[in-house]
Amino acid sequence: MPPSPQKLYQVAVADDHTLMRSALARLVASFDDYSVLFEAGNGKEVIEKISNHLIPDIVLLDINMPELDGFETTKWLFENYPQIKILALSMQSDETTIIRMMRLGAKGYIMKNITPEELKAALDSMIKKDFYLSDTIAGKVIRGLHEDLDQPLEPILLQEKEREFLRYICTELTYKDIAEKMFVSPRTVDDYRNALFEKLKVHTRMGLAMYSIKNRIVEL
Amino acid sequence: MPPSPQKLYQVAVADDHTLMRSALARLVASFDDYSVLFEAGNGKEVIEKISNHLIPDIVLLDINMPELDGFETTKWLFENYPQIKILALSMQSDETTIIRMMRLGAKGYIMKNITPEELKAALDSMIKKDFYLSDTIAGKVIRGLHEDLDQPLEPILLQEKEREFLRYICTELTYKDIAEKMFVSPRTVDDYRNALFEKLKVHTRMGLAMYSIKNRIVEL
DNA sequence: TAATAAATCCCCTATTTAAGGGGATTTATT
DNA sequence: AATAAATCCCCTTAAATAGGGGATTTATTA
Repeated sequence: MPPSPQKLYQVAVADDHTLMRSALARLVASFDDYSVLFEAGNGKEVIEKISNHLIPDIVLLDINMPELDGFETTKWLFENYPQIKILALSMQSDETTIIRMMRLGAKGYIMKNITPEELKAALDSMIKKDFYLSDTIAGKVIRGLHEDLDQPLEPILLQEKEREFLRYICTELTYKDIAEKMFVSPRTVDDYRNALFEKLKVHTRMGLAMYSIKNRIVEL
Repeated sequence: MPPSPQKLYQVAVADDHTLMRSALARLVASFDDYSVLFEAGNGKEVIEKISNHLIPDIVLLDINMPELDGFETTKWLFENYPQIKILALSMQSDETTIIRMMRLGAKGYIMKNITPEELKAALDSMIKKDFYLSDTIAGKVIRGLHEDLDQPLEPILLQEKEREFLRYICTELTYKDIAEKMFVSPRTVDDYRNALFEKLKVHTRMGLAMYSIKNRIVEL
């Protein structure tokens, strides 16, 4: 289905929950001036579609997705199609996440607890002013800019083995149990853990678990 | 705004994320035969509205909500308005959660990764057959019925102090740190923990953390 | 009101798990 | 041949888990 000619701007909607994604797409399509060019369930799909010459004006991008999350997708998009405006969509509102997305190239950041009217306003602002920041988000950006300058911009890439380990972390298994499950010695599991402590800037198992959940490495 | 007279069935939509809720409500309203009677951001609001004589045919109820979650809301609804059909909506699909909701009085259970068409089918089934179960959910119900007979039906009620403790659990603080934060002795914190181990049927800090996150006692 | 139950708080000891140090060996990679 | 990376083992200390005990307050009810 080709986009309606009377609609001025084309939006891509990316979210891994089908119902949320569909409902969101319909909402956007109900706005004057906006049509939905395509939907995607993860970052990989976004990149595929865009590489296939489906070029939206705005990508409404959920941060927490499997396969390829919002961070890595934003990075790719900004490097390859800097003219596409990225509006990040998230349930989280911690400074680090916001700053990281903005530094990677997102031009706007909205929470999932906004109203449809605010979403419309955000889209309009993205088109007219090329960015959108609500007051609450703007405040966090200002505060976050201080601490975040030393943080690495690169998304943290995890090996499949590390992901597997993190999935076991989020259980009641002991490290010894995990070693058995992964067919390695307990000491190797210690190494996995220590490597991740360093990589993720945490120093307890709880820290690993919280990171895994926030970044959807484990599914709840 | 009074419900359109041509719409046959009235639906209440309860979800704590405003955008999801609004989008979902519009989706439901776009279906023939269905109108949205009201929206609610938590269980308390649902109960208030219904107590105020806004009686829907179906309540589309997210399980993970603050204030009053899906379990307690379902319990109240079924005890006070058994004629209202409850369609549970969740991101989780573990057997325990499904069974618990069904036993409390929910007549249907859908995942957030279904399509709008499936949602429509679920609503139709709720009206016509008085229940809805997808094949995958039905399978889990069958399997879950075995183990779950001994589980208590009552929702686990937590004290505010226990909730506070669980919020600290989901951090990198040690128990000693938590004791300081809560102005009690480390030994008392041990008691909190042990009481919760028993209450929640877990036996590690990770277990407590996972419970807290799944049941949204801590916000991510 | 006194008796009882329930919840809350605190102390002690022992075992297991987690965390973090050093270092050796194998396996790829360059 | 040199380097890096992954795996494995030894060690110590700290934290978490799992018992035992008892004192005090709060609510219930006989």
